[in-house]
Amino acid sequence: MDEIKKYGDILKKNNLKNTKHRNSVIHIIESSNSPITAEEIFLSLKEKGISISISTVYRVLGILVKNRLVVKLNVAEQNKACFEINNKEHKHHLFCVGCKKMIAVDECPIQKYQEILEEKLGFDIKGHKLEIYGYCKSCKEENVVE
Amino acid sequence: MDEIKKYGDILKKNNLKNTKHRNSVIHIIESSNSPITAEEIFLSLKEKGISISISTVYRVLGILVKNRLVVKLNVAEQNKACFEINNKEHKHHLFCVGCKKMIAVDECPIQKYQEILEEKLGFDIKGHKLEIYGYCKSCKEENVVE
DNA sequence: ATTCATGCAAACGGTTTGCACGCAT
DNA sequence: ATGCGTGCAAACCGTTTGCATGAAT
Repeated sequence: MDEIKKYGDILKKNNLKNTKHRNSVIHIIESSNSPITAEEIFLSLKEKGISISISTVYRVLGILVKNRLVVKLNVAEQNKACFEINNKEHKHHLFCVGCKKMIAVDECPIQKYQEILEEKLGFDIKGHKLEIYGYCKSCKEENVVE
Repeated sequence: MDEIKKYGDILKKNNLKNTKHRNSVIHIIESSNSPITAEEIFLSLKEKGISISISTVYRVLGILVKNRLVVKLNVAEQNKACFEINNKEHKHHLFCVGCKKMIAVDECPIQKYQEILEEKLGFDIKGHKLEIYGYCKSCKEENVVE
């Protein structure tokens, strides 16, 4: 209820119609603790008894990304896109090569770096994406094999 | 000639057959000053009068990536992979949102950051990808709008 | 001679699109 | 009442694969 209202306002602010599906998709993305794929959203919704077409998922995602409510990520070695809420707080991700999970981290180490590049190359930097990969604690422990 | 010899050695060292196509693909990637797609490689070769199948390009790329001679990149907002020579020196990329070109830069600002994360989260970090986007000098100048 | 690389065409999987219908405004 | 959102199925496009042929060792 409150949720729906909340998203409704966000959508309205962007001149978008406040539909059930848009609210559902935003809700799924927001309540996921890591970036998720379109298909995962689709399945999550199905699990909750919400029937939606995969193409609608993509269309909603497109709109959310265009309106900067959601961020699209392309992870290396993965040929599908992931989506996460754009909660402004600048985030980066650790990607576990073992279990394929992502972990968000808050600190950003490269503000100064960017300034240097801007000056040096005349580049007007709008943002960046940092993706760190390796083995998470549990996968590390399983993989005692060197 | 020398080129072919050079790649031949590299290939041999990896127990790979020294074929004309493999040499050509490596050469194209190496002589490109920014990461390129499989199709771009395919077209570059065609332009040079070298007839190769697109599936061979992909197969060669797969082998080169597996043997760490080449690195595969997945850029956000792009649903195709880019490839570049893995010249060991750690590189990052500026991606121009205007002209879609990539610029490689050498410095890496996040070594220390990684160590902190490893300690804090028990993550075993194997590598990272930093992607910075914005407008390059010339696009910036065209885009005086706003 | 054997093993592996290649071309072709067909399959694949994630994503997009055209069209007819349905819902939010 | 109108315009925009949605479902469906088909198209799309980057990438992969099976199979028969050709080249490198």
